[in-house]
Amino acid sequence: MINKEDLINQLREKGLKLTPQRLAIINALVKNWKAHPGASLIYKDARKKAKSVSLSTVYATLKEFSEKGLIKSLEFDRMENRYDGNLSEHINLICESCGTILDYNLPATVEPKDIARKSGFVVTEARMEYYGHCRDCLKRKA
Amino acid sequence: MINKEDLINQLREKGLKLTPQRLAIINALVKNWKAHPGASLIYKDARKKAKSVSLSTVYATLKEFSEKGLIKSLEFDRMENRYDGNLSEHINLICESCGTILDYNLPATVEPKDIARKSGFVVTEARMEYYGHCRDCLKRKA
DNA sequence: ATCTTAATTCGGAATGATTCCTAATTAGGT
DNA sequence: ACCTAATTAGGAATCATTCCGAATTAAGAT
Repeated sequence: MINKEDLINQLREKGLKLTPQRLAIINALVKNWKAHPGASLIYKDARKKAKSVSLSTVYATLKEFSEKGLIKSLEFDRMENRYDGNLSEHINLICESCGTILDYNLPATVEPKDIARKSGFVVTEARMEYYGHCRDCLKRKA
Repeated sequence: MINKEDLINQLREKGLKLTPQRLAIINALVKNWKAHPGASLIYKDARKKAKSVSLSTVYATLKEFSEKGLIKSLEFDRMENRYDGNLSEHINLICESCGTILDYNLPATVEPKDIARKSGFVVTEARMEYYGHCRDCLKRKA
């Protein structure tokens, strides 16, 4: 779903430099992608291997990577933002008790009941958002 | 979609008190619900009528209302949180240029192309989230 | 109408994830 | 090896939101 070689190749394609810090961050991302890690987990894990990684760099790198499309960022207000290595369309099942985030691949139709049956996750609230540009803004720019 | 009487009735049903501050906030919510207002807009608008509304109260009230299900909160990390008076299932179309949030009622299938055709909103990124409780947490509580 | 009390309010301080700033360092092409 | 734009560190700044403790008040009970 996400792997070291791909990330490094994409990084090079986008004209980004491969630094020891970024390598440590990439390793942490690949190792933890199932957990949808946040900046603090990446920081902690990257530090184990490379002591010279600062929190600023972790933030800058994760931002850079998600802006360039290597990973996807899941943003929250009270919870730490999380990063997702699964770039295909899917639903993130976010546990309000423990913060665990599970992937749920989209079937033809999206039914909370199906989700509960298949994954044991009980949906209490749905959040679907499509980001983009509204008609007025598109018009204003044209 | 949201109206003064309903909000006041629900508030009473939930055992909450109707204060002048809350009335001002309710009026601001009803007046601005199409804009999916944030705390600052509600604060500004509520102040016009009732000078004695503090920002703390606005935050506390919006939090209380969304926890009790009178409104729905849309949470963001860098953007101010926004509040939605449309409690039926729908997609929020969030403009990354100007922050406008439009409602898009769910048809049978959800196609970005259909959205563009009908609303002029061009989707660049999708975000769908179902909140709830994962199997492990449910097990732990039982 | 007054009393009672739990809920509500206020304003300011605290929080905490994230961004910003600036100087120093460095990756990678020439 | 050299150059230069990119990257990094780390500490300060940001900013929406929450927390705090004291004062006020809505609304049911007497």
